[in-house]
Amino acid sequence: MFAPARELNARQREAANFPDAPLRVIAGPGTGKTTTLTARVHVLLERGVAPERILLLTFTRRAAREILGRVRASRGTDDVRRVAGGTFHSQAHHTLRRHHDALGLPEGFGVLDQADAADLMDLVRGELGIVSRDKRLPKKSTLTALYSRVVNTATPLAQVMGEMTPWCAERADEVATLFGAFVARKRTLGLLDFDDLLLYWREAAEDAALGATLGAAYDHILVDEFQDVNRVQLDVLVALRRSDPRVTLVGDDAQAIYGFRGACARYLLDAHAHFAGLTTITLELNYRSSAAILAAANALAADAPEGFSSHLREAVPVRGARTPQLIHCRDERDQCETVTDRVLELYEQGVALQRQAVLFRAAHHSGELEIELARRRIPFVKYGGLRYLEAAHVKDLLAAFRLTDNPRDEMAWFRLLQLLPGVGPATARAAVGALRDLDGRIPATHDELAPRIAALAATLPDETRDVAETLLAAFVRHRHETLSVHAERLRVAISPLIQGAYEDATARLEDLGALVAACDQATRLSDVAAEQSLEPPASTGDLAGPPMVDEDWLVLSTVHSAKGLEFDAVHIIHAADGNFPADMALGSLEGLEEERRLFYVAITRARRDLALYVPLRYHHHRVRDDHSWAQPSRFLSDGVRSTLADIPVSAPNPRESSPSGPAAIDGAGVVARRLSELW
DNA sequence: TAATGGGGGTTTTTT
DNA sequence: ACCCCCATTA
Repeated sequence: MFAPARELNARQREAANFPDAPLRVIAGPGTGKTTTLTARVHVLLERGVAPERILLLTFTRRAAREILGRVRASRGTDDVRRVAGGTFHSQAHHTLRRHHDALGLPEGFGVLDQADAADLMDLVRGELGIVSRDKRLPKKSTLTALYSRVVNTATPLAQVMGEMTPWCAERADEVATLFGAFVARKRTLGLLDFDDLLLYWREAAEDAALGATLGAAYDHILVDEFQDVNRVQLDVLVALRRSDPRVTLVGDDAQAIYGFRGACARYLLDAHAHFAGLTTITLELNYRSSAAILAAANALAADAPEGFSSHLREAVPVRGARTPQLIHCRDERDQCETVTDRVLELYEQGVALQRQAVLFRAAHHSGELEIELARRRIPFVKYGGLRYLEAAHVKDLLAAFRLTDNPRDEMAWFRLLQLLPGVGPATARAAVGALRDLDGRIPATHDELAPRIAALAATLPDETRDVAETLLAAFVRHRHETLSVHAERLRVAISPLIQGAYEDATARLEDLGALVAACDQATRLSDVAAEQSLEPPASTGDLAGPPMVDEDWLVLSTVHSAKGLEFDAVHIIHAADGNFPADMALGSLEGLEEERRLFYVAITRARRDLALYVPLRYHHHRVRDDHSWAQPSRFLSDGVRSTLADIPVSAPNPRESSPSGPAAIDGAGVVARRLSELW
């Protein structure tokens, strides 16, 4: 019998043992969602379902690993490893690799991550000569976001532009042309972006013959975080279950926070429309948070106009809990110092740093705090935000991996060629032009490619030719060579380029070693590249591996990245209107409600201690001494505030005023005077 | 043609 | 503060 850490309650047990029929579990935060899902997988295996005939779709690979790890811990056998699972995108990737022929995809197709897709969008825009006039076009990342939204929500472009980019909505025709060219180019180059993975998977799943095969591969499909699926993902799931009712959907409409990606909680709430005969089980007993924290969460939920499905009740009293605190700070600087002080205070009371998290709405909100933590030598890891920003070198090697399987990948060529000294966009373009044969296509096989590569090398500056030729030669896989050896050869070939192109080359070269090691189990280098894009290092500094395994570190995270996690103590910073809720989201009612759910997710991460920090004012960095007053977050309504203890601004502490940096500009005396003028 | 600097407009969250 | 575009310089 399955033995979780804690016995299942009646509802959880009912869900875990539910028969082979469509099941929906609405599970509020901390109600044992993962435990229940784990137990259900275990029960299915006990019933004799073969592990490889169970598909477990989770939002992150981490969640899949956690569930399978827990099943394995109780079963003690390794066959659990054969349970299929991962994110929708990674599952799509596997399916497309296996069935690329039927879908008309090249065998070694490449996968573009978001930044790659934006670069390709920019390239195509340049070629089309769509330039900025007085009504400027959105920047490349916004253009790809527009494209993604149109694709994932099946909404007309003009409407999406009206909502997202109203200043240039009248240029929708040009943007439509651009998107058409973008799609065509991806096809020519043998490249798929993240959206394409889902779109092709849907094509496959909805195909009469292929779809039947794909669906028949699984006895049971279980989906976690169902409130965050979008239309395309829903279609895939419906298609895979068109003749088989065995599906389990787990989710919580109160935690729907991916609307910007086309997700819609209605797909969870209206699931009976897509899965006939659906039974619903609701979990409300919360095993995570103290009653005081649940009171704050429920007060926030009560403010939601449409309400949340879940009302949380404390299942077991949490010992040593404190009333959640609303901490007013003078400014960002004060907020940094206060958070750090309180983190250390809790640490001294026995709450390890790893059991504490600082959460924020936007990745850049932690910038000042990161400096303060570094100054006080407090170790931390940060989750969320643009992780590849400082990992350009990783993408360089991945580009080389992609090229070995797909020489038509012009994006990869451009990227690598521009690493050569003296080679910029124009030279790179000419070099790629030299690769094309008479039909204007880049040959797809290495035999045909060899003479073209020689032509390419001839276009490059003399002093780079040696390095370039070594690199180009490394693309060809030697006979009897293992994948790892080939990957290592590519790493060696690319190393001088990395050294020439980046300041801190030594650390970067070490990262690449770890990447080569990841090729051990793979069957293709393009697979490794795709999987790295789909599951990038979760935190800054993750690439080099955990540098200090037995040490303790504080967790800094965006709320989005903290989803599914829990901490003894949670510090939510920048709980000021405009930051949380983000002013970008205030344009629409749905936007505001999503921010409210995000706030709810943040609060419900906490077990014992919760603190919300509100800076009273923000300095403008443009003009010295200029600042504006901040309003506390509108989510701190009277109802919510009645569940919180108000902590007023503390007296300025001269000990803490640092000798240099922004704080010195604004001495404690000035703050005190301005503050007293307030009242 | 690559690299650099100034001016102006946008600024979020992730697979 | 960042990114994008354009103009200038080497």
